[in-house]
Amino acid sequence: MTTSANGRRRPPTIHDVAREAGVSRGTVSRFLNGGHYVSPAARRAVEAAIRKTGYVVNRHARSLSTGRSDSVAFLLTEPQEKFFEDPNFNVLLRGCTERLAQHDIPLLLMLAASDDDRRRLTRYITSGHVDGVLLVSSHSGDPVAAELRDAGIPLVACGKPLGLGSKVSYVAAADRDGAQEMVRHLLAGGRRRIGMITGPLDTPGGTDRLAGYRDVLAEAGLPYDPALVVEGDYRRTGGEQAARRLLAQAPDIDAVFVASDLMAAGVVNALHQSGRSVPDDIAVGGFDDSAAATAVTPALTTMRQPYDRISAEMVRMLLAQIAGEDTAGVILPTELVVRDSA
Amino acid sequence: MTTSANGRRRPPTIHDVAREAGVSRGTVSRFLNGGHYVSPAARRAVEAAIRKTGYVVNRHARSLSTGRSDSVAFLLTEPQEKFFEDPNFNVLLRGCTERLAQHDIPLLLMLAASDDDRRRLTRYITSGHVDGVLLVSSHSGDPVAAELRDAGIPLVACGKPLGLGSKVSYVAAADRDGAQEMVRHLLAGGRRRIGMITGPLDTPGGTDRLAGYRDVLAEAGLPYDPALVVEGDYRRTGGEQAARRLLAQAPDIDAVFVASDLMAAGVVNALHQSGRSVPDDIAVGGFDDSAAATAVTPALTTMRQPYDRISAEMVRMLLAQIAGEDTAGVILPTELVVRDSA
DNA sequence: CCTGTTTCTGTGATCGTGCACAGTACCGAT
DNA sequence: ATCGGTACTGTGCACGATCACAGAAACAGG
Repeated sequence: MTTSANGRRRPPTIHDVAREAGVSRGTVSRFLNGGHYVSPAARRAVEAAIRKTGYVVNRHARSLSTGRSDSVAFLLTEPQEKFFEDPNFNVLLRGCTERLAQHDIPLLLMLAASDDDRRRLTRYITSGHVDGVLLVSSHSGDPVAAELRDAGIPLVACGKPLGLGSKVSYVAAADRDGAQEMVRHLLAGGRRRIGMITGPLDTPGGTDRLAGYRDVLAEAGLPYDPALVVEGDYRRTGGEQAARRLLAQAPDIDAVFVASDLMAAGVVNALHQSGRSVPDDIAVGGFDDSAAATAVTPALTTMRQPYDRISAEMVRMLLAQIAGEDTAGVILPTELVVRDSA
Repeated sequence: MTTSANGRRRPPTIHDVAREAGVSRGTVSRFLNGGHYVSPAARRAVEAAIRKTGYVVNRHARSLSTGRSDSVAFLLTEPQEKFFEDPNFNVLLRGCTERLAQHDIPLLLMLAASDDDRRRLTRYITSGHVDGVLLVSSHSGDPVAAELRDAGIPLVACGKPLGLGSKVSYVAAADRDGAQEMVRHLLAGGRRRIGMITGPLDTPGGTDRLAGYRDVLAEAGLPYDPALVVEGDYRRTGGEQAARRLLAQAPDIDAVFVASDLMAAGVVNALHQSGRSVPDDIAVGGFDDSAAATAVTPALTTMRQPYDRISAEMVRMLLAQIAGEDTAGVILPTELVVRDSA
């Protein structure tokens, strides 16, 4: 085996392995793809030849031949600041990357900021350069989702898409149940005048958590007061602003349920600035159990979203779809994490 | 143009375009790759045919033919918690993704947590499935970097690799200059007993910022007191712990220079808990100007690292290397951002 | 008219796989 | 002896592009 000093050597092909092992290309190919119909002797020979030559399958050639790409896109179609400053996004991205890596499938990161991007990436995806798409798009009527679905591209969304007949597989946390549990917790702490800062109301996370809040108020026989509810944007600064608006509208609240930890961190800030103490004057309940929850003082009581399980489930479902199976929506339970803020 | 109800239609190939345009495959191929030696008439015909057929080049076929992959890996080889909780990582990742997208090059996200991962990914990369690598690895003697370099894979690292003869291209911020500027700022504010919490001392960011700190002390005629220096780990909790250790060793400090905003946020917390006020009792200077800087109260005075420029430069250099040019190291200036903490 | 240069075009050959297919060898049942 | 089935193996073609090459056409200079 000669090593030329400069330049790269031509990597070994399946043909080299076959020659080395004294079998045909077909046998090596079968060995690589499941190993059916390969005699034990041939198997050993091929294994040895692969080790000796350092053969690695050429994925481009394979893709050309099979039509598959053995790669998956992670597509983010929404305003990216929102997600990129959200620690949960990282957990999700990382979880998906690692799960896919276990199947030896690389993840292509795609960010669609502009309509131009959306067109370009949709085109890229629908041209078969990717076997499937993991979609993160809080926005409800995302045209990209519909387009990909219509093109028959395997697709799993993170969070329930609001579009009714869309029939897109998704993995989501139990937003409504989680919101209920949090508000019940606030009630159990003796709070009665409970405000809420919601997420954007065109997202399922926005509406469902609000619905859970209303559920429990009704259940407890408390009136629903629109003045106690302010819409936020999932961002920290948005949380601060929303909190100030809420305090102006309803200075007498004794608790706030905030639809995300990042906003909740901003809320705690705003409350401190207004001279209230958390949780003595006002209890704060968050949502997500993101890194922001423990970064703030007092540490947030919050609903944990199982992002590691969500990413695992997304990958599992996507691979199932790629394999030709049908998948539906999955909703995973959230968990109350009690810390200091409520 | 018939649209079959179910299943996917075979996407158009270069052959379809050629037939539609009344030219040969070769002409279409030339048109696609630069357009030299294509007559105006042929050009127009091909353009029309591409529009009509909706042709998109099959990258697998192209890669098989050319040996290029037209894709790039973004490789993170270090303990990932550290980076994933760091907002700068996001900015960098996003910047690289967007820049590459402008060149129509997808980014493959690769996370190497275990040695197994490192082997697997190195193998993947060196087998030619990727044209180049953007490497994030604060650790100095990263074996992956050396291995990729030896294999002749185009490579650009974020942050200066410490290994001396390694000859790896990199893009880094001016850590030492930045540290100097920050410490001068603290001195200008009347502080004299200035502590420092460094990054890990096996990273260039760790040692260079410490060096800058010592530079300015010497310059100002102040003694260097090892009791004022504590090594941190770039993490928030690490910042808190380091701050407590520093206060125990040197309760009389009037300022701290902290090597990252994330740690600085933890430091501010710890100082508050110990009853000191920031910046009245103790001024805090950060580094990075990450999202953490404005999330904490008081907002951090910090050195801005130009991560958008860093990512742009990394991509530019990597593409240059892929095109066969040689590239060296680039150091970009930092900028003092004065807020409330110092 | 010949020769050379430039611009343009089409024709195989080739990249490294997977897959369909034909073919062999062996086994047990008839 | 024949047949059918199963386990295994090798050959040729297809996948969709690039690229080298040969050749055509147009033009200029002698």
